[in-house]
Amino acid sequence: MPLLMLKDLPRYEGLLEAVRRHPDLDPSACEAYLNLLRAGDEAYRQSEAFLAEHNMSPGRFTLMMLLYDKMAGTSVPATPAALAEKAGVARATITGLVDTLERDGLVTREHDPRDRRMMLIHLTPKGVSTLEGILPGHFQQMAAQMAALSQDERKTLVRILNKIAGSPAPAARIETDPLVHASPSTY
Amino acid sequence: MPLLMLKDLPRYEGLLEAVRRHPDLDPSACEAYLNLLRAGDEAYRQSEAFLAEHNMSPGRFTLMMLLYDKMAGTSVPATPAALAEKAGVARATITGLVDTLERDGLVTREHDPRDRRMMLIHLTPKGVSTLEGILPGHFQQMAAQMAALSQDERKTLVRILNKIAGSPAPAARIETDPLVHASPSTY
DNA sequence: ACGCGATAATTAGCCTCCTAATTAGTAACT
DNA sequence: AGTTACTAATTAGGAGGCTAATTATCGCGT
Repeated sequence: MPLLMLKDLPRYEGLLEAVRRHPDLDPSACEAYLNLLRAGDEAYRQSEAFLAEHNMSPGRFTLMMLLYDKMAGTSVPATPAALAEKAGVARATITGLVDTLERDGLVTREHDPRDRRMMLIHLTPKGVSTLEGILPGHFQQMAAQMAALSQDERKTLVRILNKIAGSPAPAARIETDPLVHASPSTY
Repeated sequence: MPLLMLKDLPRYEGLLEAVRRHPDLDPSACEAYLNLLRAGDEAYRQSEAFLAEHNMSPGRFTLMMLLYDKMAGTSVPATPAALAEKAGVARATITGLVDTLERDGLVTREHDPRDRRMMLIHLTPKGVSTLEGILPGHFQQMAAQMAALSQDERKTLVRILNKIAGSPAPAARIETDPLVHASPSTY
């Protein structure tokens, strides 16, 4: 989340002042918004720094996690289109990431025999073991970042964030059995 | 904040399951972390989309805001080094942004007469008016994103986020007069 | 005055993202 | 069988990040 990681966020009092020239400015909204962006960016950068120690980038890691069966510890092949959809990026981006992951021997490409337009991306054994070497540290790193928050604060945070970012269908969640539909996410 | 904007975040119940294979995983920390990243990314992308309508990127916008005197509505020249420091990016990044902003006639470069190693970047009148054309919509867009939150929730959110992201010197804040040290931030 | 180390900006080269254009393969309809 | 329409992936070209290497200028000590 580049180039807005201001060292100093404006103080609430300063925002109140600025309203004089900028009547559209909502000080409390602005404060919440800027703090959200900064906290998100900082968390992101910390993970990025950790992954970089293992020659990984967030994109590479996310892509590999999407190919990883968390329960079985095996590879779950997927097409570039499916990966792009799950990761929320353009297909061309997946092509580029797979290029470098393939070069490093972490994934392989294979034509889908049923429809030769499609490719199937697989984690190699080296890819699986690389990932499993990274995961414990990654989890510890996440836990450390949230360590300052109590269980209550974590719950409150999630609740408030979900009011902002459209949890796509909040009503539908209640009806579905959470254990049946294991989410296809990375961590 | 690229390539981790998962469509579906793992459900808390799913995380509890995963702990069996991954004992380092702290489910509540993971949930809070992923929601933070997603909310930050979504807010960022919405702003980015708004700015793009005005032929702006977050980087260009941030840079111009750093050159803009919010009270007087005029240009406040600054060196690339100072801009890099305030924006939290590398100097080379500033060079690139200034290149394109200069090409578009929004800023100018000028040698500092006192030290010819330094450049001073100025907003042009066109830059000022462009910025002022964008600001009202930008503020409205921020307010709209936070509209679902009550005043209380905004305060709580800011408080919790500040426990995570290192507010650099929380103790020092209390002593300083907030109105004297107007923050040098963009909004 | 002259050179030497420090500092400011730029350049070069890489990665990750994007959109738009291209290539390859499928399917469906004459 | 051949055209046509669609879909999947890749390529091409651009922007914004980064680090490391270059270039220009300054300031200081001799």
